[in-house]
Amino acid sequence: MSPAAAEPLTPERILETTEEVLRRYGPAKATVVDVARALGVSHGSVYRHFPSKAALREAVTQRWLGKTVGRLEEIASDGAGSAPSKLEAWLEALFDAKRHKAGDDPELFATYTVLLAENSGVVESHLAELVEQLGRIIAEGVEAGSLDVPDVPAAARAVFDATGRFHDPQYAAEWTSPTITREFEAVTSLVIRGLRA
Amino acid sequence: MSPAAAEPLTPERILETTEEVLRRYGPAKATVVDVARALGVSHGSVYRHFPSKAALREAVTQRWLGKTVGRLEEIASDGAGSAPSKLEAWLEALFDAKRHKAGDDPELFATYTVLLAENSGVVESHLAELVEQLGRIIAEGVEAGSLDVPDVPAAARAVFDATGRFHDPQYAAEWTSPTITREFEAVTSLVIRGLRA
DNA sequence: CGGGTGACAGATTTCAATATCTGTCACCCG
DNA sequence: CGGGTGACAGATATTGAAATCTGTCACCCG
Repeated sequence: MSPAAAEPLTPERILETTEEVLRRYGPAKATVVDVARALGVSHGSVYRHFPSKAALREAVTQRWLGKTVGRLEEIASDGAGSAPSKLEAWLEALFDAKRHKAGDDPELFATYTVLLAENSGVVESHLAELVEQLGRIIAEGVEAGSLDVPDVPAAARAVFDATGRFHDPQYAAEWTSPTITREFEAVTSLVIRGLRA
Repeated sequence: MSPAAAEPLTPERILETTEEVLRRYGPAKATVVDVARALGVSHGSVYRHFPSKAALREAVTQRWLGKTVGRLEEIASDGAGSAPSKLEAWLEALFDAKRHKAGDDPELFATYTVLLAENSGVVESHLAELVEQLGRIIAEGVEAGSLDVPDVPAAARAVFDATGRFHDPQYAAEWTSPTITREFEAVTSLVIRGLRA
């Protein structure tokens, strides 16, 4: 009895529509009823596929975080290049990805920043995955003799922490500063220098 | 016509009482009327000494930030000790000061975190002062040959940025983690190693 | 019988009225 | 006449009643 009731109702379609609704109404006003309305079903149906609004939002968050990881994974597992240059490329790719997400559609970025704050568990495992990638690059550098660190996982974590200003969404407002690139390079080169053999 | 109308009304007394009121009611509910009531005067009198509520809160903020600087300045201008060890001591003193402020009275700390967000101008010049202190230590190290950096102010800024997780109040919640000290040491030693000759 | 429905209870949000606060100013007092 | 007062006009915050939302469930349909 509504515009789009043709396709079968899958978790996938619900997630897509939820993103759409979040984009349109923002995190504060997007409701499960809105999502159901956009799908042309009753809100009870949405609860067949997701146990709660929180779970639905968590799934959307996970999806969004997943998009960045692919590109970074490529760099981390790329056979060519020295560890220091891979490290630099990886950190720059992370910063670029975040900066573009924030700059291209600030409202949507603000929406996801709210979702991130709501879903600290999802964020935590996402961060762990990124630190693990960093660890693999550093381990490779230690193997090859270009880097020298006593404790690879700790160093990976330290590199990630030290560059927080350039990937933590809480700092997004500063990413439009004209000097931010210079600052990024200063921190990055300082940190990489600190890892060198 | 009120409890404490003996002393003359000075900016100093107003500031003290404002701190008191902020401590009691929090940043959202502390009003100029509350401050005046606590002082036993009309709120019009408070406006004789401060042009606006914002200016009053700004002055309180500045006062609070000033308290940390003294101890750090001591370390920065201490004649004895090598630059790297002074750097480490300075960073640790900064972290300790923040961590204690946050841990000893979390509510008051939250109050000041709100004030900090309101008064970005005050914060900016406070941060500039801290970075300047770092710069003096680093310059000393370069002079003495223990450190080697191409651009001292940029390096000072980079050190400050890289250690943000351990002084930016936005991360205060993480300062109670049992692993935070280890993480602090990892970042600090990484950064100092990056500055070494 | 897997998947959808819509009525329902309790929790949460919205909205408009009411109250309080900010900032000004003419006036007052020692 | 420097410093304090309190009444006042917006601006902002509080409050409580009404509307909406979340999550459940008995029922229904192919």
